[in-house]
Amino acid sequence: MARAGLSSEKVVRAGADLADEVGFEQVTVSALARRLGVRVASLYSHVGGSEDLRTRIALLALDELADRASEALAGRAGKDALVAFAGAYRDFAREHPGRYAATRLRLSPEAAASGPGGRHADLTRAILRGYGLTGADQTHAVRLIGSVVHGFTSLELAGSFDHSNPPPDRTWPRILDGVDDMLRSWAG
Amino acid sequence: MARAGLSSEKVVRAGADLADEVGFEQVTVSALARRLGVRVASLYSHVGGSEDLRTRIALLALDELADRASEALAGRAGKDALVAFAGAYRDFAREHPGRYAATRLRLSPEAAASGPGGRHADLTRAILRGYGLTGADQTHAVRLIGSVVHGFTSLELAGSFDHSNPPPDRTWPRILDGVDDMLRSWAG
DNA sequence: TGTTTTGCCTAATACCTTTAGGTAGCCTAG
DNA sequence: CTAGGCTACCTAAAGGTATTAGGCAAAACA
Repeated sequence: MARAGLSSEKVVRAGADLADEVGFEQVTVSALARRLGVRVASLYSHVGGSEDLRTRIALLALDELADRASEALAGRAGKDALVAFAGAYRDFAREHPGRYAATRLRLSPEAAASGPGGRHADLTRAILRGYGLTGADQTHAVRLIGSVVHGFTSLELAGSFDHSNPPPDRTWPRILDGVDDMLRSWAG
Repeated sequence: MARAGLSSEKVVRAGADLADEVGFEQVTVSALARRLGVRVASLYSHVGGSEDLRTRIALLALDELADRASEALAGRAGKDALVAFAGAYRDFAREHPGRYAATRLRLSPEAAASGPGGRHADLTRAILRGYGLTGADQTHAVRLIGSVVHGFTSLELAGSFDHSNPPPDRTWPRILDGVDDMLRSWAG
């Protein structure tokens, strides 16, 4: 009986890859076992079940996305930072649609607190340093950026922009220009 | 053997109600049959199966949402229209979270073409009449509005704004003010 | 009233999830 | 270098969901 040498991390990573290939919804313990060449029951040593598997994929994806955003932000400020941050999100979603979908999973409070929860908020907040926003204005601005970036990315991924011209690549910078203007005159 | 007197429409509507109560993901042929007091197999006379059921719920939700948006837009123009339109989306999502989630389902090209596909785009476009935008500018603007409204709504529904102050109701008008400004100086 | 339609049923098959309990590779201690 | 334990993987079994096939009786209609 040759061992496959699995571990929790390998299983979750394989699950994330599977999600990117067939969609997060389609990630199932059975499909993952098939892909890994083991029996279904074997995976239950590594993950707690279907729900746990999805949660762990979501946490992995959230972490990877935060890494990218963090890297994009390094050494930038103001509009530069905004464009790089938004681009990191969009690129991640296009390269890893399954992982991106996973980040939208509604996590249980404990799971959310367990790590990436605050990290994303902190990163978004970091963009705003160049705009001089504080207090409630800062919170509003964080929500604006999150809404625009997630909204656009999510609609693009869903194919909502597929059957109209010009291509979304043309719209994206226009929207970011607008958000930059908004942030510069945001203080309320 | 008393008949329940079901029909395609009743089944789909019950499915949409179920989605609002337990979440769109949890809508299953079995659960719906239980709720309707019939055997699972009986539903297969009314809908083509799990996939077809979800698609029909999505189309119903899309239609209801378009009705609301259309009503909100009637007799308004410019910022008034924008605020009413965005409010209709957000209110619909909060009153009918399951239906709103259903509208995010990736429809097959035929299903999308079958009706509500263009209706939403047309409605969003109608907002812009007050802003005097045409051609590519109009398309960009439609995408901006869609991104912001869907992004904010979706994050709010996912609970992303739950653990920070001020409440989202305070952020919403700020964002719409900003979008209004953006649209007024949009021509590019 | 007799016929057709059809709404709902039982039965059967197949797949996914999860738990219980067994077997054999691998690691480490003596 | 071998005896023990750990654990990665297995088989077996039970329960839920999806789907199809075929039957019966209530409803609709002539």
